[in-house]
Amino acid sequence: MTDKQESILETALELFATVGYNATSTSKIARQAGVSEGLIFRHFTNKKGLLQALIKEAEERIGQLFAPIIFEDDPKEVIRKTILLPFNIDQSEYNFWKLQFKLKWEEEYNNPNKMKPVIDKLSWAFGELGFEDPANEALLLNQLLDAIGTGILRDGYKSQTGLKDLLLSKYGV
Amino acid sequence: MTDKQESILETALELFATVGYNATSTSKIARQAGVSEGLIFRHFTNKKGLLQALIKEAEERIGQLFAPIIFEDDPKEVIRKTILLPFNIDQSEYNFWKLQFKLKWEEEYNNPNKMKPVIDKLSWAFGELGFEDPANEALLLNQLLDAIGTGILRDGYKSQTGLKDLLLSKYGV
DNA sequence: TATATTTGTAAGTAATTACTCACTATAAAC
DNA sequence: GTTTATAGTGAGTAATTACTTACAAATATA
Repeated sequence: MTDKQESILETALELFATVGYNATSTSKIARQAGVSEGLIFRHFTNKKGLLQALIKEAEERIGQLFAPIIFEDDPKEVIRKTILLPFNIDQSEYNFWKLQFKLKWEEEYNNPNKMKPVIDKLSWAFGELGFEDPANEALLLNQLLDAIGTGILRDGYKSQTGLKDLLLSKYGV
Repeated sequence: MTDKQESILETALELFATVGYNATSTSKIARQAGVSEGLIFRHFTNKKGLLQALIKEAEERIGQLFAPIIFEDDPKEVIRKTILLPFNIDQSEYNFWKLQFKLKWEEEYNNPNKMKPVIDKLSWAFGELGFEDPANEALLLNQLLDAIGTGILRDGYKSQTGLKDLLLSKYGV
């Protein structure tokens, strides 16, 4: 991966996340990345290919993030780590996550199964802890964290801080 | 409001909600609505004006929906009605809500204060019922319903049904 | 060092974009 | 029934779009 290739990816991520995929032209990406427009197509075939490259990077990053939850075997810790997930998003990763959340609204890229491993693990954890309806408890918590992530990305970290301790105590973890 | 004017609004809502604002051209709207492209600009000045007209309609609709909660004075009923909100979305209104939810990701149109009256009322209700941290409880529930609405619109009603009774029983309403 | 491959550019392209304008059809007001 | 305002059209427009192509610079390989 050359410097210019990385510059293209970085710029595309920023513009896709803030302005949106369709509102971002390849000419703008090239200008802001400091490369010729043709280079985008040399490396990524077309505009969609550029988005696909970003999505692939994202999938790896998300896998990394989920691993400590999937391989945890203390049920309370599973729940604790999952709750903390959105509160640990670093500001440097906001664009990354904004794009992920926005893409969920594009039918072509929305993949409801992306969270399945975490939901399954949560379901197991709630079962271990004697909850009555572990499957739906898992679904509920997953949705909740989706909502908190959304809130942080849209209205800032501070808009959601109060929920962290409230949630941890609600679930006793 | 003439027939053609309504046809334009209806078509624009559908395309903006499903394909997206930037991915929808005025020529496509005109063709699908069965009118000349010029008419869009006669009635709505420009493409943004068309979106603004849809947003204005939406604000009225949302006001109607919130009224029964704002004017309710039994705290338990306030919470109950709020929880039921996303589960009562009619399929005929999916496009309407999809556009609303999508627009929240456009900085220009995201208005975090839109939910304030409901959050304030929830906060009051949780206080009445003796919850320890009513403000954050209100915030939490609001976020949760946002996420459930999102889930219904994106992955279908069935993907979230299980959460309805779980939530009602969790809050004892 | 010579050759092959990859990286990069600049100037194109046809199609599409949001929007305008000169014009006609329809309806309301007097 | 004529005037006036509004609704509607269709053929424009300049700018922008995603993408191509012919060519040069740099780098790897022999």
